[in-house]
Amino acid sequence: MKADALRGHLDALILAVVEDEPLHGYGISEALHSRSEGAIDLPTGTLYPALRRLERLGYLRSSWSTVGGRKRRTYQLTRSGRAELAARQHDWHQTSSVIGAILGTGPAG
Amino acid sequence: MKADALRGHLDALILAVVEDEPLHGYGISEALHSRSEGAIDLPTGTLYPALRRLERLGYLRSSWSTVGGRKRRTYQLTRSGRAELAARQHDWHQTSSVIGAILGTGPAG
DNA sequence: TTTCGATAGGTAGCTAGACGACATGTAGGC
DNA sequence: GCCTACATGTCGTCTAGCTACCTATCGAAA
Repeated sequence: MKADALRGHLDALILAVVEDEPLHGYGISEALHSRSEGAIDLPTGTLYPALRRLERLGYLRSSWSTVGGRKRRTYQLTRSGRAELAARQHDWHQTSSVIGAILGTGPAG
Repeated sequence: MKADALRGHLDALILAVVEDEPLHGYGISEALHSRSEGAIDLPTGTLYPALRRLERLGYLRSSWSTVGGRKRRTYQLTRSGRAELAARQHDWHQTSSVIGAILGTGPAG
């Protein structure tokens, strides 16, 4: 599945996976991949600009470290990022219920 | 709610409302407004280009008429539009279940 | 030793689609 | 005459995701 299908909700997904624990870009990509059972496979040209944008907006804070000789930039959710995530989750529930009502919610919601 | 939140799924919504009965642009706008309980309010700069695109792609067919002295362009779903709608509905169910699984489906989801 | 896959981070240029602002016109009520 | 609802449309702008490309480390395989 392309992130294009998630348009406008990708930020929420990223914020959601770093909510549980701070993660670096590659780790976020893997977390989304596994949590979606393989459905989400973000190209780096989508992920990294998104992370930088979210940091610029103040929702994430990053720090560099070196693990196993490789440099990592680890992102953690800020206070305002946590609030943003809650708002985005609310947006998502509204959006999905509206679209679901028109398209037919299908099996079990 | 902005159509931006529906990105990539707006076409499906339009095809869905004209599936039941042929409608003109303004009527489609009203149908989406009422079916979403007021949540969707499409600007004309979003709706009309979308309709022309869907017609160009062969999913809709239009015809002009005059009702009460006003000109209407009425759109109806084509055979291929019907197939496209089914495909888009399927996409939506997949997308919403993936996002729901990560964000939390909310109450009883 | 070189090559390859996994890990790790990044940019540049392109494109689709939604947006706000604007343009045009009819009909009916005040 | 003016306003609101009805009705259709364009134009230039902006967001955000995409493809393609680049750099670099590490361990295993050839």
